[in-house]
Amino acid sequence: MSIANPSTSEDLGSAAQRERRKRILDATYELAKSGGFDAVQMRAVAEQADVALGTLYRYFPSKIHLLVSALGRQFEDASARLNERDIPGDTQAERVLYVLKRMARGMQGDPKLTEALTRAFMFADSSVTNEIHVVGMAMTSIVTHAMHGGVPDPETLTEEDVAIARVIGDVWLSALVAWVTGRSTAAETATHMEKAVHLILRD
Amino acid sequence: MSIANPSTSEDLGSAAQRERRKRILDATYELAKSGGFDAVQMRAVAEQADVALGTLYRYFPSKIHLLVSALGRQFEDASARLNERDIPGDTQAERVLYVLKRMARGMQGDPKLTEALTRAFMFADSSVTNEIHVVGMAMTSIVTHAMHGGVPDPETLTEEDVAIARVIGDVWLSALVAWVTGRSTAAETATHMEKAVHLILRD
DNA sequence: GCATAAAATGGAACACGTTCCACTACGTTT
DNA sequence: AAACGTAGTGGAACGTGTTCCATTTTATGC
Repeated sequence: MSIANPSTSEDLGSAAQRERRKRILDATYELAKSGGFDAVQMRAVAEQADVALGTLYRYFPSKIHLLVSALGRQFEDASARLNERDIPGDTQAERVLYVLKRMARGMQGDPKLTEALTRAFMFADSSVTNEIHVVGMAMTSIVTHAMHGGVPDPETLTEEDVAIARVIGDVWLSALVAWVTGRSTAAETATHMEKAVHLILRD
Repeated sequence: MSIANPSTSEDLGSAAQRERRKRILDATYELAKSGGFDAVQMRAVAEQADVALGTLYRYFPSKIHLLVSALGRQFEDASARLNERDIPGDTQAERVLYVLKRMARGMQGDPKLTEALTRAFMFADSSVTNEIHVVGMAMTSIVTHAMHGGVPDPETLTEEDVAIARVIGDVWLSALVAWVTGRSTAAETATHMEKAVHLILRD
C-alpha cells in the first residue's frame, strides 16, 4: 500500500506506477490543450492514457484533482525555468512585470490549456488543498524571485515581500480568470496588471 | 416576444413574468443558503419556484446564469444599503476596510450562500458577461464610495481611483475564493485583506 | 369571441462525473 | 509453487445539468 495518495505523496511508487501517472497527466495535458476544460473528460483521459476508468480514479480522485495536479506540474516547470536565469529590469516593478508578461505570453499561446487549468483551480475545494499549495508556492516563488532580480536570499526575503507577492498573485489570478472566461481581452489584462503592479510596487 | 433575454433585459415583461422571475431567484436563494452550490439543483429550484424545468431554463439559460443573477441582486442590495449612510474612518484605508469587513461579516453569516454564489461567479464564462458586469460595477461602487467617505462626486472620481478599486476588488475576490473553498480561515482572510489594503492605499 | 402566436408544462432522453462490483493480473511471502 | 493481497480492468449504474418535444395554457390582435 505504497500509494495512499499518489497525487501528492512524495513516495511515487513503483516505476510502473510512476509511468502510469505520467501517462495520465500527459493525456490530461493533451486533451486540455486541444479542447479546454470540457474536453478533459474522464473517460477520454482514461482511454488516451490507456488505463481503466477505475484506475484513473485511483490515481486522481476527481477531475479537479487531476487538472490542478497538471497545473502544478506546469507551474513547477515554469518556476524552475525562470529561476535559472536572472531577470532583466532596474526596478522591482519592471522585473515583476517582465516575468508576468512572459507567463502571460506562454498562456496566451495555449488558451484552451490555460482555460482548463484555471477553471479547475477556481473550482477546487479544500480536498485539493495540497495540490493548490504547490501552485501557490510556485507563484510566490516566481514573484519574489523577480522582485529580487535573482534567487531570493532567505535573509533578505521579508514578511512584507511575501505579502506583496501574494497580493500580486491575487490580482494576477483575478485578471487571469477574467481573461480565460472571455470577460476581458489580453491587452486589457496586460494594462490592468501594469497599473496594479505599479500601484503595489512603487520603488 | 418581449423577453428575449429575461435575465439581463431591462424589459422585465408582464407582471406574471416578473413574478415568476422573482420566485425563481427566491428559490435559488433559499436553496443556496441552506445547502450551498450543490443544493441548487435545477429540478429543485424549478419545483420550489413552482415552475416547470423548461420554464426555468427559459428564464435562466444555465445554473451559472441563475446563480450569478442571484449574486447580482445581493450585491445591488448591499451596495444600495451601504451608499445610504456615510462611512466612518479617517483615512481611505480605514474606510475601505470598514466596508470590506462589514461585507465579510455578512458573508460569513451565510457561508453556504456565499460559497454557491462565489463558485458560480468563478465559473462563469463570456456568456454571462452581462450578469458579471452588474456584480463588478456594484463592487467598484462600494469601494470608491468608501474611499471618498460618501457618495463619490463624479468630479473627484479619477481614473486612478477606479483602478485602485478594481485592484482591491481583485484581491478581495481571490481572498473570498480561498475562504469559500476552505483553503484559508476567516481570520487569515481578514489579515490578508488588511495588509493588501494598506499596501495599496498608503494615505 | 376567435385565431394565432408565445409561454408554460410534464416528462423523456442524453452527457459526463462519479461510484461500484465482479473479475483478472501481478508481485511478495513462505 | 501456492496462497495472499494489492492494483488494474471492463462495464454497469446513478445523479444532475441540459436538451427536446408533444401538449396545454395564456396572451394578443382582429
